[in-house]
Amino acid sequence: MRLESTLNEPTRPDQQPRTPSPRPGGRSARVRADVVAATLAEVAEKGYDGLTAEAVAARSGVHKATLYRRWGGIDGLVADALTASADQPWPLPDTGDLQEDLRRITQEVFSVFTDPEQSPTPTALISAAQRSDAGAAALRDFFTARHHQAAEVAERAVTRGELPAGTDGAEVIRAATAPLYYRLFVTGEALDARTAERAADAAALAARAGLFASIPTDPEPDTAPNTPDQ
Amino acid sequence: MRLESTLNEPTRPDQQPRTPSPRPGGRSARVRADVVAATLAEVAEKGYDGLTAEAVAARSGVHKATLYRRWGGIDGLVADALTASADQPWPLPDTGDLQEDLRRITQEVFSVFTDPEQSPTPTALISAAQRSDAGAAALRDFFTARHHQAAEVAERAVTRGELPAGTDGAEVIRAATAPLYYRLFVTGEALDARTAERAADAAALAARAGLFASIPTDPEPDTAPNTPDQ
DNA sequence: ATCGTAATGCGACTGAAGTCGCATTACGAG
DNA sequence: CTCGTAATGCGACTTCAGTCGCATTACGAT
Repeated sequence: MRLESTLNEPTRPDQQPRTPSPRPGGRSARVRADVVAATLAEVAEKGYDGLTAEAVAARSGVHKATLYRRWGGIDGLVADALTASADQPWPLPDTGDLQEDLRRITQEVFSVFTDPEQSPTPTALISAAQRSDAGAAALRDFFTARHHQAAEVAERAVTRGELPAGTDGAEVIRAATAPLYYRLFVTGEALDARTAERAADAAALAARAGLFASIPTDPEPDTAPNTPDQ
Repeated sequence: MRLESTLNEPTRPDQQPRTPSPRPGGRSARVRADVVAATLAEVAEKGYDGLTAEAVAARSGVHKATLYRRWGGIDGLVADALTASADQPWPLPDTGDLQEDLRRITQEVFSVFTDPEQSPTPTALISAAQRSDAGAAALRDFFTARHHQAAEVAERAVTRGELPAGTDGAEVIRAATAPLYYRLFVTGEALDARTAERAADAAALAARAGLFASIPTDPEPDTAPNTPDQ
């Protein structure tokens, strides 16, 4: 999961014309790229409470007042950085088996947020995003995009006949990854590879049982059929 | 899930002698109670970024400098408020059926965080806790305590023969509640009753399949062998 | 009742976040 | 090339979070 911005290099002019400014190809774009890059670098280094408008201004070479004018504050900087990351394409596994695909996805999440090299930026970014409405909205969009992309894994499983028709693919993804994010961003508990695997397996199991189908195949998936009692 | 402090009423002297101060029964205790109560009230009213040391000082009648001396800042206030909530006993369902117990638990979480009357305090408290090391530690302790308490639901199921021996009860609870917290505190998506129910059902299903047993009953609950490659 | 000590009250001080008005620069159109 | 305009640079100013030294109060022990 890449949260780095597309705009790291000032030489890419109009990748993200979200604010259709009258000067999309010139200095404004350069400024935006520099600022987003500086924001990501700062947030990775100092964490989200160490994130300062002055530091971003100093690092990017853009005046502090400009930051406040264009982004309205730290919140906007974070939101913009997140938005820039949202439409990043994302390599999806396609092993032909839902459980294995989900395992790879949760494994990927695990890797990113466990690797001290990669984790700081996305971790700080997600934490920072929760602090403002703008950030929260950007974060919601970000995850919506991710869920939508990753849902393909489940949709392929439906096509294969592995999952019941009408299965909500995004919901399968949420089920698989939620336990990881829950530990990372709510309880603060440690994360291990086995947890990642179990989460994927549990999601695959529930999906196969039809729990994520719009009209559940079997509303009460326990009781009679499979009661693996001991 | 009650996150309110035990120390709302200044007339309870030594309920929480965490800091074994030389004067546990006197003014210090009163001050702490007032401050914790004021913190909860403030955080509920103004959210976690509206939480100000000065406001807490004003509301509690305690000087600002005292707050910084005893609690070290907003972080400490939040952490203390959380700590005070951690050992609150918590009514557990006991319906004789794991799935139903889990449903009631997730339903309870859903209710608390959906009800505009109850949600502000715990929501803001959890968000605020993630902003500092002290808060994060207190939050971890809080959830550890909650998981441990709620694990009884799974342990009873083991006793009943409903779940395989060696099942990690806390893990079952985490699996059941994670999707809710994931939406509430990570993605910011809306939460509905059906999601709560599905999460409980999925957790029950996975638990019955032995996914949360220390030595999984059936490590690969689907397909025959596991050939990770295609 | 008295005294020593710790905790609190108090107000001034520091530093940084965020704002404002104005000067300057750079883009884009003609 | 020239000009109009929008964006940025600039520095001072306001505001508030957080700190410090000292005076005062209240607790607990003798």
